[in-house]
Amino acid sequence: MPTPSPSEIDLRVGEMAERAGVTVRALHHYEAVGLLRPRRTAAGHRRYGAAEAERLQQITSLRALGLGLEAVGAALEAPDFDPAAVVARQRAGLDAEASRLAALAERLAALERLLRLRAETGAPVDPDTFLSLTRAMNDIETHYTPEQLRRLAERRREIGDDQVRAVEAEWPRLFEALGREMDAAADPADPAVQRLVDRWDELVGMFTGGDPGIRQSLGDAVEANRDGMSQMMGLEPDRMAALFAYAQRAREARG
Amino acid sequence: MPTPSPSEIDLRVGEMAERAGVTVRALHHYEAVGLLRPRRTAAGHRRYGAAEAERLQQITSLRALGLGLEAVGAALEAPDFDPAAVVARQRAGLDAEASRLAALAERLAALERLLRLRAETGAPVDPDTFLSLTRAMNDIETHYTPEQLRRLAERRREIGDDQVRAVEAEWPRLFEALGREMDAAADPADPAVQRLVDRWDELVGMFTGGDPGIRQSLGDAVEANRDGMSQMMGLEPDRMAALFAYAQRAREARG
DNA sequence: TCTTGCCCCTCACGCGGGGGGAGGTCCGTA
DNA sequence: TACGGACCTCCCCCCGCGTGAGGGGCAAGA
Repeated sequence: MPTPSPSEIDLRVGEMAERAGVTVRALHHYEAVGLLRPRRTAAGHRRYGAAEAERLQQITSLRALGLGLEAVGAALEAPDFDPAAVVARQRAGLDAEASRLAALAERLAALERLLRLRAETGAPVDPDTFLSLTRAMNDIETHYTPEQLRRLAERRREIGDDQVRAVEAEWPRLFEALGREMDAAADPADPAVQRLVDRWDELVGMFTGGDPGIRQSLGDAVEANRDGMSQMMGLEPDRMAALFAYAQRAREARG
Repeated sequence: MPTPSPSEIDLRVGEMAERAGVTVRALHHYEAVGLLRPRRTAAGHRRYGAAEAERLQQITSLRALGLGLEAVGAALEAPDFDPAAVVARQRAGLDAEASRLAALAERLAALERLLRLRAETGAPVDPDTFLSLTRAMNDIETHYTPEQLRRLAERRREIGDDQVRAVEAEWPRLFEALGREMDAAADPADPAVQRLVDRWDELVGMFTGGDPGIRQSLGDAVEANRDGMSQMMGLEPDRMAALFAYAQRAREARG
């Protein structure tokens, strides 16, 4: 199916560039790497004919699929490449890139939620706090396997952003309430304490989705990174440790 | 919150690299760009102390948010940057990148559907055909605005991949059936012809989602790119033109 | 004929974040 | 003292051009 060349085509590099929607520099580059070789006038100026215009279209089309210039050259040169394989390769690369971006997006979203929560509760987010939070987030992330992170992300999507934020906003309130009981030396078996700790476990359950591996990793992360965790929770490390111990006693008193 | 430096830390570059999960080369690079300056032994070997280990953690954490090394340096150096602004900038860059990837994914998915359809109907997908299809796809894409492409993609997601494939698989059968009527010189007002053309318009309606702008752009694309369109439809250009004209007569006979 | 203005040419560095290697040095241990 | 492994400093390479610098070609107007 030879394309019907529009009568006589004989373009200068600027014209060719504009028509094809690329820059003059790109055409220079394509020639330099041997992708597209126009004729030359006596003075050395490039002239693009119908064949070159056609080839340039192919180049930009393949580039639009994400192929590199070398792959484009291979496809246009080799008369026996496998289209399905080319597409499959691109799809694989795209998927990898997409999951990289998704991981990045998850981190950013988590950080945005943290910042927003701080902003709503009036706690200022100064640069130092920001750096601590960022570090804590990343430290904690290392305790999950990529698969677990994928499941956590999916779970957050299921739950919905508003709900996630509501749960995260509940933690500080829960800690404060439990802290008051602890400070008042309330019996861990006291119903009020039990209710708070039940809610605690419920919130953890919402986060982990009941996955025992994720719960384990969460425990490891808390254990290995008390400072970072307390940063994220907005508590002093000692306070957090005391609260955790108090909650544990309440759980044991549950019978 | 000065991190409790684990007793005495004094690491060689290899150890530091392994601990932080980066390469030795990266540490060299960070030093070269002034991000992280370890002490040196008399012989010029790098020694990383607690402060440097801490700083490296910050660096990798910020890198994990997608910040460039320069931005990392700025954040660690300036005591007065705005965390919210940093996050917002990253989010903006991420969104741009994501939509770039999404466009690429759409093109690849469309191409995959085309290839699969050809494979299912036994039509071989040789390299030349592949190149033609790719070109046709991209040519046609230029007739839509980015906004229209976004809406088309969304519509395809709503409809579902299976349904989209079913619709696309119906086109060749529809053309064949209508072609038989045309070859038999059936009256365009004939009920059988009318049914086929109604179905035609229905399929177009499923694609455009009833958006008049998209329908217009589709018409332009067909008009301006008959060769590419016929390639995608799997018809000879002349045959396609004849079918379009026949269908148009049937529509006019509709009353 | 000269100037003006616009296009064109080649050459070469820059970017981002390191990878990889050459060629040489240092250190700890047997 | 000899060896192996870790370390050092250059320096080029990747990708797809962007962005000059410094100069030539060419048609129209003065």
